[in-house]
Amino acid sequence: MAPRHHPEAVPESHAATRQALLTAAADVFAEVGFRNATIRDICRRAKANVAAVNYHFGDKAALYSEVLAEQSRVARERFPAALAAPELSPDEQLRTFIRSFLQRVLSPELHARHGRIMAREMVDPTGALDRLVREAIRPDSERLLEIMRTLLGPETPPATLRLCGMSVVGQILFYCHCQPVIQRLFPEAPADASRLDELAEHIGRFSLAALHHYRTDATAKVRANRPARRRST
Amino acid sequence: MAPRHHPEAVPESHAATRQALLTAAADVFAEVGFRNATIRDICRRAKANVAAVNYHFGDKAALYSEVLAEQSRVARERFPAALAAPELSPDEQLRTFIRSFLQRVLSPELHARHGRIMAREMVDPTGALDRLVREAIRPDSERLLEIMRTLLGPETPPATLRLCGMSVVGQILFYCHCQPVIQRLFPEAPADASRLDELAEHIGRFSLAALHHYRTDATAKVRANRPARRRST
DNA sequence: TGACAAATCAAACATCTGTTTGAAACTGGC
DNA sequence: GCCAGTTTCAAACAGATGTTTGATTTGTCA
Repeated sequence: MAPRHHPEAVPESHAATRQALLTAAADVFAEVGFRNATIRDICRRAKANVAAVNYHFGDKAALYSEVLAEQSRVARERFPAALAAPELSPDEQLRTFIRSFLQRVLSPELHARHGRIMAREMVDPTGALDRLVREAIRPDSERLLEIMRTLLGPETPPATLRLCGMSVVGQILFYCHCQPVIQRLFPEAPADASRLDELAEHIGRFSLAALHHYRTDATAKVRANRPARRRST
Repeated sequence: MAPRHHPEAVPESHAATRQALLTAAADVFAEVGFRNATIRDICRRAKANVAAVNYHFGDKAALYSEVLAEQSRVARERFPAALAAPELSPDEQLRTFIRSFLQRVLSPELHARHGRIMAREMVDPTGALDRLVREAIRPDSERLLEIMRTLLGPETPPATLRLCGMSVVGQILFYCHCQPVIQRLFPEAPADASRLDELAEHIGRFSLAALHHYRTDATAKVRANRPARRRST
């Protein structure tokens, strides 16, 4: 059943077909999603037998889970989300975050696999979403909220930070989630994936303008309403 | 095969089960998507025989197509996208557009069916997307671009109008496409569908602040480049 | 009522799916 | 060269799915 290696006799055809399965599966899952991907298709592309997936990974879900984890890891390694960079201005930190995020989900260098798989996972979650949120999405979320706090001021209510963060992320993910519609609406426009810098520039400008407004608004309101204020929800 | 009625003898059980199938199918398609919906499940909920779908609609795809068209029609009837309303200020027109759009895709009154089905259709298009774009999405897109033009000025390049429009729509659809992640990230926050007004208010404020910035930016740039120039509202 | 077409139904069909199985091929160490 | 353990393979299995079929019921009109 499950392969058990001798401590010192590990044939490498094992690792080879295992890797072939992983990359073939990443392509297939990105193209058609977990439920509509067939093990037969994956194995055909990996030039492996139908039984290979079950032999190497146990079952289809486990294979998917590994693919998801690897894609996420690769995307984050290739485009790190600008971990706390105190030397940058808050504005520049947000711009960096936006650029990295866009690249992760749209970069043709990764065949946009990560973004496509994530989009499917959000619209139609499998059991793998919980782990993904825990290990990958939440850290990014915390990072973004932190940037928001430096931009909007430490007194900003968490609900406002969340709303603004979602406004930023929503703009980014739109290009990932709605590509079929965008292509049909504006067929004459160049593909979004080839204009990542342009998109990042726009989203950064748009968001920072809005946030600067929010800041003045919020501080004005706080000053007017209450002497001191801390946390709600 | 296809039912052919006598010109004047239309049994109404026909229309009844047809309607039952349509509403049951809308629920199922919204819950699990086209490909993962089973005819047996739909028929069970509609208290009809397995063969009913093929008898009344031809096949599963045709049923789906009709469901999609009806959901779209209902959502648009119930929450019209504020057709050109010259008595409103441009700002107010945008706010109205945002509110309608949010209600269409998230309103619990419609069980959020429309939004869920649309989200699936975008991430994993079936043959029905082309018609949907042609008949439903493109008109809304034109309407939004028009609002953008009045907000940013008639000289604004189309690419800028598009980018800003997508920034607005992206913010809205985020709550529709990423709900599973939002719930996991902020389980303590109330469900988005119960805060439609709050969301609309935020997105409107955020977007208008950004757009006002874009406008001054653009006019400043144009003023610098060109000799004569008028109006910017 | 009786006949006729529309509508429903249970059952079967053909196909595709993930998974299992038991044998064959391969590998490295003796 | 042989053997134990690992890996591959073709074939089969069990279940689900969309669709078809042929009989049966239902409703309507003459």
